[in-house]
Amino acid sequence: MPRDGTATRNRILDSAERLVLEHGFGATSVDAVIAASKSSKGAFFHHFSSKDDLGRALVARYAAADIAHLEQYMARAEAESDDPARQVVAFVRLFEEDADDIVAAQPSCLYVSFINERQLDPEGAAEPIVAAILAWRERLLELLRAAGERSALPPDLDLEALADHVFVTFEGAFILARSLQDGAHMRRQLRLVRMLLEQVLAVRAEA
Amino acid sequence: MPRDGTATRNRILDSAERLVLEHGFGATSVDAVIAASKSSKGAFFHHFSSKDDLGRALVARYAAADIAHLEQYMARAEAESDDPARQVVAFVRLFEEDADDIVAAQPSCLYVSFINERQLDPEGAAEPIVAAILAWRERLLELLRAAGERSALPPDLDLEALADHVFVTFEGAFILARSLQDGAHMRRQLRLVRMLLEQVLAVRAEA
DNA sequence: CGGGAAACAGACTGTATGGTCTGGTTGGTA
DNA sequence: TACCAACCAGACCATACAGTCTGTTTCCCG
Repeated sequence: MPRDGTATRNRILDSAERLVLEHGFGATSVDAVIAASKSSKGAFFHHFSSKDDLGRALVARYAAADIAHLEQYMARAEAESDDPARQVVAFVRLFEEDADDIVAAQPSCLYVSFINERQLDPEGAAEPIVAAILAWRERLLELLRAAGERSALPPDLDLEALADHVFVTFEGAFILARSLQDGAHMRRQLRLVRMLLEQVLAVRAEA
Repeated sequence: MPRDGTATRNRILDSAERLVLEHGFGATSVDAVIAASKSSKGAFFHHFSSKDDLGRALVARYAAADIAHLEQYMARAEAESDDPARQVVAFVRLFEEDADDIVAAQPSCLYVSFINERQLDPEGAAEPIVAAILAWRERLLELLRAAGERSALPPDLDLEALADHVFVTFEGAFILARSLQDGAHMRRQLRLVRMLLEQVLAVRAEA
């Protein structure tokens, strides 16, 4: 039953994302994607010109969703307080609260699958990933800089590295949780980073 | 020219490690390994019963070297001071000092290639990885516990998570550095973690 | 209501890849 | 020296895979 436009395409993308998160991109065959999405060879290559094309679409969609999450959580964090330091802490805390759901829905992060297997065109596919990483850095860096203007922070503190450290913790925690087969590590690592942020930004926990 | 025993095997392992670190395990063909190691099909399958067998050997060797590094740096850190808090900080600082060399020698961490592509027997191959992660945790945890006995630490501080956070930072920083194609991020992330540790463990920087 | 294009289904193909097989070379040993 | 086993070389094989081709159904538009 044709005539739906993007419905089949999205089914393929959904199935492919699940499989790639589970087994990696290289270990995911298009036949497996076709079977999982209950489509066909014809449908697949109608919507995607090649497997690499699917990979690019996958990364683009994932990165877009990632940035959407960033903005969404950032908005919620900014609504909690006027103090940028508290906003940063709240931002991490919100992810901490949802950590179990996040890690249950995704056993890994799509980025690593494509960063570590660059058989796809080196520049093209990594571009949305770089954009997403920079978006996270910039959004957090604004808040950290603002926090530094309000109250004194350690003078040799690398604010850019601190901003990146949230992403670093996410990726590292995904690997830790997957290696030890215990999703609780995501929550614990985020909680730790939140507490370290509270200390370095001198944010007192409220009742 | 036969008659060397493990020389060929090690050449294969070295070449395979480089290729897998660069392209991932699934994207590395045994033909490519054979070509890179200047050996032959016969030699390869004489030393390894299958590609997965190579993978297991690769992980085992890598994890063993990883634990060796852990012990080596730990010994150097423990030689610097009697204060366990300072030892933890020194441990991270030593890696920080060598960060550029580490990331130059290895564009990534072997663990992620095998954690994210588990087409190899789920338990068998991951075992040395788990062992290495737990070794890092335990060694750091001893020091952190000892530090907690000497001076008061924040009561709700998750010491196990803090111990794991060093591994988490390593893995996350590898991904960040590779994504942004800038190896300096490893050093910066380690430096940041060292500073955060200094704060939470109340270790004053010395002249 | 007729044609054209988008949306599919599935048989088919060329090749890269993991793995096998036969044979040959070297070195230790009886 | 004869022999055996470890070590290796490379042709060969089976298949799994990405990608193609032909045909069919559905919808939209004139």
